[in-house]
Amino acid sequence: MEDTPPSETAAPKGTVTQRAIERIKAMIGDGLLEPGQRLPTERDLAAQLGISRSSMREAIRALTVLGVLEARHGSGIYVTQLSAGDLLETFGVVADLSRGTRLVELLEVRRILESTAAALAAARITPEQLALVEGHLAAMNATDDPEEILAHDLAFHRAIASAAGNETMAAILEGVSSRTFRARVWRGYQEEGAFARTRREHAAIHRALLARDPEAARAAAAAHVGEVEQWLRAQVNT
Amino acid sequence: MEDTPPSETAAPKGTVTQRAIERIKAMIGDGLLEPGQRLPTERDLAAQLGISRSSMREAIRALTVLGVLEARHGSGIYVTQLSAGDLLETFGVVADLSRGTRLVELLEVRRILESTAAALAAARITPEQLALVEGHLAAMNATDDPEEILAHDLAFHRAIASAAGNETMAAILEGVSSRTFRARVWRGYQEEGAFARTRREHAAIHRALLARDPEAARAAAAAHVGEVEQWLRAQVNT
DNA sequence: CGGCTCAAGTGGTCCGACCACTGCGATGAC
DNA sequence: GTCATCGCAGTGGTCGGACCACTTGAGCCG
Repeated sequence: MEDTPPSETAAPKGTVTQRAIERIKAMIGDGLLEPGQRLPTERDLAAQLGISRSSMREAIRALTVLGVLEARHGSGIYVTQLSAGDLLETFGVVADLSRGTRLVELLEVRRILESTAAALAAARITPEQLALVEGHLAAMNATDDPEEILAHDLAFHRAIASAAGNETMAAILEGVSSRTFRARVWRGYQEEGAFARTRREHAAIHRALLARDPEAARAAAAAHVGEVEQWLRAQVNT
Repeated sequence: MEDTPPSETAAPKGTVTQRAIERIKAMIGDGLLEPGQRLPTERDLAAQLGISRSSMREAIRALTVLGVLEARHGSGIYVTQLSAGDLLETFGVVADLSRGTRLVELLEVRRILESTAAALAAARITPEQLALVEGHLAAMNATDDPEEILAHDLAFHRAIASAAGNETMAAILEGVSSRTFRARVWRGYQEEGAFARTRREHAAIHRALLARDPEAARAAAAAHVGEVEQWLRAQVNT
């Protein structure tokens, strides 16, 4: 059932701030504002849309956290490059605030995407990208500092995702693997002496990439994430 | 020249608004604020953090667009249920502002997730869920109104994603398939008389679900999304 | 010519006032 | 006693103005 819109001259949908957000989003969507371009000042924008500067600032702040705009103190407001990384940065918030079952679901999504990314990377990876992967693999095995291991672990997977040639997928994986997310899950996982297993699994992924074997890479990556996933699933069901 | 800045007691990282956002996020992350719970008033919150109400409002607005908070005029500010749908609603913004190559990448992500979702659904779908899928399939075939077809098409895929049993994955697919996104892509796609093909592909997915054949469902869904993906890829390369 | 100063412009913050809406207790009809 | 109605206190929403912090670039000085 639908209720017919009473009037169409003025669409008083929601708050003025919400309308301002939509207006600016529409300007960018319609190409009136190009990536990297500087917007009018807050005061001018507010005047243009007929709202107060306070409301306009809220709209700008909203678009800032969404990765659409970037405010530089003393300089002006700019449209971001609207890259996948810019717009998907907020994805990390989801991971940060997720608990229990949702963490398992996120890991399942990661397993699906990461295994495919590994398969694509096996077919496309360049020698330079492969060297980067090997560098993080070696660094990961050369230390016992959990913090450092985690950092190189993240970089290891990021390099593979990047080599898959899909920036959007890489950005999503980046969010799902956000630092706080992994730190929370891995804290418990690694306490059970899973370091050796993790290193074996990483080595297996690397071997598959080296052999340029997509299916082997897919299987190795799926198994790697799946291990953590199963462990976490057991934890949640406790 | 002057001596070094004296500030050391407080770590003034970024703007006060940004700090307020982090503080509230931390409160939720630490469990001090439960889903659905009502927050103190804007005025009280501002006083607690020692900032002005304006800055606090910007922080609240930011967390509102992120799907973390919900402000009800005249009533108060509440923490959302923090469901996958709440937090991933912003994902639609990515789809809305994407152009060219990124649209292809988004479709590739959708193909990966949707094919897996179909496979999972084939194994898990309940009779009730299957009936829902069939309902939208029939409705889609019973009309020629593009708007109505699009609506039932979305619902068709949403029902399958829901039956896969991973709310997070379903929410991501919902964002990737946002109304404006599909409307933009499909406008051109369907103009080339792809209605018949689309109906065949939907029927194939439904058959696989009915037969409870995960691999067939995976293949059918991948082929379905892949068709659009290949068409769009050709458009972009023009 | 090069480096420096400084003023204009911009985003960041704060304040106080008022409006629009919600929720609920007081009120009164039945 | 029950229930509908009214009105008020409290809350988020909007506004306007003031001032602060920072960037930028033109103009000055050496």
